[in-house]
Amino acid sequence: MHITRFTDYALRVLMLVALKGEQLTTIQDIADHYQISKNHLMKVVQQLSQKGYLIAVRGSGGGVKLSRPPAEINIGRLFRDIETDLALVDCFADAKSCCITPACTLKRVFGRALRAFVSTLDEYTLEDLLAGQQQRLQGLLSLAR
Amino acid sequence: MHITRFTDYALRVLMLVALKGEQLTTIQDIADHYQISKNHLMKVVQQLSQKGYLIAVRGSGGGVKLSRPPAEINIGRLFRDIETDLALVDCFADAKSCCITPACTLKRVFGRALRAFVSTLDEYTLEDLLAGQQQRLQGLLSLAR
DNA sequence: AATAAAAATTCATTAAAAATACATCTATTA
DNA sequence: TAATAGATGTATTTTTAATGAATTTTTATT
Repeated sequence: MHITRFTDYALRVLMLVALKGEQLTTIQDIADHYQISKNHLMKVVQQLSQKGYLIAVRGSGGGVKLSRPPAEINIGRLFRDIETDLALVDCFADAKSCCITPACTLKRVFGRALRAFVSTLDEYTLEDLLAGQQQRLQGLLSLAR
Repeated sequence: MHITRFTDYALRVLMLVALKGEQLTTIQDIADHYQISKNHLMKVVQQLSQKGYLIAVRGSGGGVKLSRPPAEINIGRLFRDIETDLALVDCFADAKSCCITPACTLKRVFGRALRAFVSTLDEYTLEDLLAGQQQRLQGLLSLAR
């Protein structure tokens, strides 16, 4: 069981951008810091700004920043917004895929498990992810403030 | 986020075999009933018998059956046994994959979420998956008892 | 106005992993 | 000893995610 790298990147983008505060950060910058694919990252950032997590400023001197304080960004909500395919089991998406679906309780059971998973994430905000680690994180990312 | 078809098949195998009780079922039979790949299924069954969920009898007249009553087969335990790769995020498996790992709390947060997921599955046994649906399931699988 | 910077968008390609297929081996029973 | 059925190992196919590349749009600066 895995989450996509897409969601993983989304979380890391938000963490980095949060550390930079009001200062704009370019996608190139983020890619450099984490040493990950800029191309993939662009799509992640685009989603994040479309979903309202980031404010993107085009053009020279542009970049992205958080749309609101880290404490107001809930991780469970983010997960639901970004990790699009939550069809844990085939029968979630396509009842026809299995002949016993009409009498099968698997869907219900895994549905509950998934809700428990996301509910746990609901307990955290972006601020919690950074709590107490700002200095160390800034060091690791070599961010000069 | 997905579970593998491997685990999905494992669950479905156990359900079918449970419905057949003491009667042996061949892999071919299971594949036919669910209309799924026999080859893949063989590996699933092999794992299930290796892990002690099934008793496999080779040779003419052989097949598989449950090693113990459905009530004694826990779904969470099964999931942990069968769904091998539970490294939700890259940094679970490989700390080097991300430069902020030393100060990053993502691993802890997703670790908690995963435990919540599996804990939910822990609340169910194979018997629970069948509860009240035996007749319907047998009908859907056209199993003559 | 022209240029450069930066995000947005689209299309193509690659890589990784899961799933499936195939072939052979081993055990069991009739 | 022939047939059946699971065990095992290897190869191939399929699927999906990830990445790469090119183009377009927007904005600030010169």
